[in-house]
Amino acid sequence: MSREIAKAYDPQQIEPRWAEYWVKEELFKADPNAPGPVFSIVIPPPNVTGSLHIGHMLDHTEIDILTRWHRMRGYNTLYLPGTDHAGISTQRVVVRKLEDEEQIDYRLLGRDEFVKRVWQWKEQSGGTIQQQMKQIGESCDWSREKFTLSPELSAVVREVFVRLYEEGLIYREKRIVNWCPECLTVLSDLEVLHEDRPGHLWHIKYPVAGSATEFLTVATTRPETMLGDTAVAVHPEDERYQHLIGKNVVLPLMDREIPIVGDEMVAREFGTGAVKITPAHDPNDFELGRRHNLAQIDVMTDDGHINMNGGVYADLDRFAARKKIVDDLRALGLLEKITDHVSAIGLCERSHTVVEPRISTQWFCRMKSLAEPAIEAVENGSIAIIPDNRRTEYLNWMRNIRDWTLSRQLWWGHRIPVWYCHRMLGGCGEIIVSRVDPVNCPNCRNAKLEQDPDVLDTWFSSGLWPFSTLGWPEDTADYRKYYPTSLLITGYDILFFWVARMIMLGLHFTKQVPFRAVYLHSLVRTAGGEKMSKSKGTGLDPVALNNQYGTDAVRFCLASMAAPGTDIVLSEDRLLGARSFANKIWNAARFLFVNLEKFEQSGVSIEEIAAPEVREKAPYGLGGKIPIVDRWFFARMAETVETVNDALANYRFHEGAQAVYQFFWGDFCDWYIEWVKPDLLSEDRAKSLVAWKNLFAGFEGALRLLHPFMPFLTEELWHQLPQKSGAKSIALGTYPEARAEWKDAAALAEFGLVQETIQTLRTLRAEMKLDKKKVGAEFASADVKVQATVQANLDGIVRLGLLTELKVLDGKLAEGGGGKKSTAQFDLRIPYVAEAIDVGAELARIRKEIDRLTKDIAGKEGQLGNETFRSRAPEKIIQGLEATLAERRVELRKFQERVKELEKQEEKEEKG
RNA sequence: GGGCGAUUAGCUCAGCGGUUAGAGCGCUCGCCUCACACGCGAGAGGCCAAAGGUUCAAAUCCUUUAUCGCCCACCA
Repeated sequence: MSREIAKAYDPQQIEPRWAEYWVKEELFKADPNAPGPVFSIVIPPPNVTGSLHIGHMLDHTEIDILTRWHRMRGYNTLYLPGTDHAGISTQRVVVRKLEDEEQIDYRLLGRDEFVKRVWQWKEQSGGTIQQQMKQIGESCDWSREKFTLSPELSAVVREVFVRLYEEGLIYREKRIVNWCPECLTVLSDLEVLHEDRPGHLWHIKYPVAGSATEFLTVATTRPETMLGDTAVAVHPEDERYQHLIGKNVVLPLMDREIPIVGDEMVAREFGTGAVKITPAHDPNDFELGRRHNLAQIDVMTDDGHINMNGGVYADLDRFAARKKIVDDLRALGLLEKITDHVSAIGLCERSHTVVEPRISTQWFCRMKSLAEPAIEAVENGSIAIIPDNRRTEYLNWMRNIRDWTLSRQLWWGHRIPVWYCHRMLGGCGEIIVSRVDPVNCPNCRNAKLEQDPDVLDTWFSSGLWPFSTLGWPEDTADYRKYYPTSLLITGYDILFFWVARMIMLGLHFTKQVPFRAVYLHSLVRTAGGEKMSKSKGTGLDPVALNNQYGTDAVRFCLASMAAPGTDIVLSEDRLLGARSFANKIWNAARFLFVNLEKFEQSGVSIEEIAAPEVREKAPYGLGGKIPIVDRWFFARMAETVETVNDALANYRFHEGAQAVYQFFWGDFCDWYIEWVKPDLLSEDRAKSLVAWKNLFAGFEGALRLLHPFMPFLTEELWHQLPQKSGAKSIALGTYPEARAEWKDAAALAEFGLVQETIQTLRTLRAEMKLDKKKVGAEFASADVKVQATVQANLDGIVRLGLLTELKVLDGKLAEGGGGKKSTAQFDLRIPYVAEAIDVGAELARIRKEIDRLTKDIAGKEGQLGNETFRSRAPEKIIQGLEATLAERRVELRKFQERVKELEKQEEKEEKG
C-alpha cells in the first residue's frame, strides 16, 4: 500500500477538504440521548453582517480546543453556533451603504423598505461568518445554528419582555438619556465611552433681575445648553449668594427671567459656586429641576442641531451654536472669563460622536432585583468567573447597577411589543403589551392601534442566548440535556454588556445559572498595544492569516499565547514559529511513511503494525523486554497528557500548547525518532517489528494529543496511518490517557542519563571543533549502575555522539590529554587532537563555572547551617538541598582538578 | 476621582514562595546527517522597574514610588 504524502506541508491542500468533510458528515451533531457527561457551550454570537476578526479567532480557537478535548474524552458534547442581528451596528452598515452606493437617506426609504433592505443584506453577506467558521474547522453542530432575529428567537424575546412588564420590571419613563446625534438613537450607559478631553469652562454673567449692576456668574462646559436654562442654583448655605435665593436672573441671549434656587447639590468650591440649570440636558439638573418644579426645555434636534426653542440659534449645529453663543456673550460683555478644563466627554461606542444628554421618554428595565441573585450566584460559586480579577469587576458593577435603557430608535431589531390606543385616533389611551399582535384594543375595541416604533437593545436578545437557543420556554430535549451550559468563553470587553445580563436574565427566567463557568480571555492587541480595530485599519484578518500560515498554525499560535489575564500581541515571529511546528509534524509523518514503505518492500506484512490493538498494548517488548527508549517515550507521553489535561481544565491554553510542542518536537522528533532509526530498518525482523509498532502507536497517540490544538493536520495524517484506514475521524477518537503502566520514573532517569551523556559529548565536540569527524571517547563513572546504563545503550550513544567507539571505565578517567568534560555523575574524555582545544577559552569558561559554583555552594552551606532553616523548612526541601550541595561539591572538585590540568598544559604550550 | 493590570534575555512573552529563572524569535559557532534549512547540533545573553518590609527561604507575598496601558465614575 502506498500513502500519498506531499514533500512539503501545504495547509491549503488539506484544510478545505477536511473543513468540508466535517460539515458534510455532520460529525459534530449533538445527540441528547447519547451517553456520557455533558459538555455544552454556546458561541458568543458574532454580528451577522460582519466577518470574523482576530478576536473571534481567539474565542473560537479556545472554544474549539475545549470542545474537541471534551468530545475525545467521552463527553456528550454540544457546541452551538449562531449569529447576532447586532441592531445598531448592522443598521449603521446598511445606512452607510445606502448613502454611499445609492445616495439614499434611509429615512426617506421608509421603515418597511429599509428593513427589507437589511434582510437582503443579511442574506447576502450574512453567510460570511458561517462560511469562515466552517473554513476554520470549528467543531460545532450546524444543525442547531441560531439567529437572534429569527422568528423562533423573536418569540422568546417577546415572551421575556411581556413577562418582565407584567412583573413591573419594565417601565416607560421620561428622563435624561444618552443621545447619539449620528446614530439617531438613545444609548445605554454602557454604550457610551468616556474620554478625557481638554476643554474649557466658560464663566458667564447672568444679570440679576431688577438690578442694573449685580450679576450672578455661572461656569459651564456646555454654553449652548443655556438656551434651555430654567434656573440658576447655588448652595443654600453659600454666604456669597444666599441673599439672591428667590430672586430671578435674566437669561442672556434669551431674555427670559429664571429663578435662583438653593440646592445642596451645588458644590460651593467648584467653578463659581453658581450652576446654570438645564433640566432637559443634564442628569443632575434634571433631578434638581424636579425638586424645584422647573420647566424642561429641550433645545436640540435629533441630529444635534438647535431646535425652535433656541430662538435665533435654531438650525445651527450644536458646536457652531456654542461658538456663536460664546461670541455673542463676549460682545455683550457677559463673558467673564474662559478657563481650561479637562472633562470626561461621552462618546458613542459605534460612531464616536459626542453623546448628548437629553430628555426623552424611553423604556427601561429595573435591574436591582435582577442583580441580587446574579451577585449571589457568583458569590456562592454557582458560577465561576475566571480569572479572578474579572469576578471582582463583575461584582462591583453588579452592586452599583443602574436601570437599563431598553428602547432604541432603530428599525433593525426586535420591535417593542407594545401598542398604544391613542386618544387622537379615537382610542382610550390604553397601553397594550402583548405576546401576539393585537387586532383591537381590549378595553375600547378601537382597531386603530399603533405599535411602539422603537426596537430593543441588541443585548436584550443576546442576554437570552444560552436558553433561547436551546428551546426555552418549551421543555425541549436539548434544553433538558444541555442547559445549564457548561461554560462560556468570551472576551472580557463584553462582561457587562453580555455576560452579566445573561446571568441576570438566565437566573430570573430559568431559575438556573445559564452556565457554570465563565472564562474571560484576553484581547488581541496591535503591536502598539491598542485594541485592534477594523475602522482604524489595525485589525488582523484571520482568514488572510489562515491562508498565509495555515489555520492549524494560527490556532496553535493563539493558544500558545493565551495566558489568562494578559492581552495578546500577535507577532509574525510567533506565527512563523507555529507554522514551523506544523511543518515539523508533517515531516515527522513523512519520515514514518517513507520508511514504512521501505519496510513493506522488504516483504513484511504490515498487518501486525496495523492491528487496532497496537495502541492499547503499546509499548511492545522484545522477548518480554520493552526497550528503554520506548519506556521513556511513553512515560513522557503520560506526563504530557497530565500536563495538558491539567492545563486545559484550568483554561491555561498556553501551558497545554507548550507541553505538546515540547513533547512532539523535543521528545518525539529530536530523541525518539532519532534513537529508533536504525531499529526500524534492522535486519532483525522481530526487533524492527517492535520498533515499528511502538513508533506508530506513539505517533498515533501524539496526533490525538495534538488534535484539539491542530485539528486539520492531525486529521489528515491520522487517516494515513495504516492502523486507522477507514475510520471516520480522529475527532471521534479518544484522548490519550496518562496510563499507569506508562509511568516509569526509572526509564525517565535512565534515558535522561543517556541524553545527558550524548549532550555532553556534543558540547565537547563543538568546543574541540571536531565538526563531523568521528572520534573515540572514554566514559568514566564510579557508579556501576551508571556504567551499566551507558553500556546498555552504547550503540545509540556512539551513533548520536558521532563516535567511533566509547570505552566505559570504572572509576576515574585514565591520565592523558584531550578534551574533557565532567558532570556530577560521570567524566568524559575525547583523547583525539588535544592540541585543538582552546586552553585559554576553556580555562575562562571553567573559572566562571567555579566562581558560580563556589557562590552557590557557600549559599547552600549557609542555609543548611542555619538552625532556623533546619527547624522550619520542610524535610523535602532540606534533603533536596543537601543532595544538590553534594553534587555541586563533586562538580566543583572536578572543575578544580581540570583547571590544574589545563594550567599545566598552558605552561607547557607557553614554553614550547 | 476610584479600581485593575503590566514592568523578567536584543524582541515578544511564560514562570507568581523552595533547590543553577524558562520558551519562541533574533544573535554567534559548526553542520545541506538519505523526514524536515519552516531543519540539525552546540553556545552567548538576565543584579526578574526602584526602594523598603514579611519569611528559614522572595522574580514570586506586603507597602511605597516611577513609567506604560486598560476599565469604571452625573461635579456643572
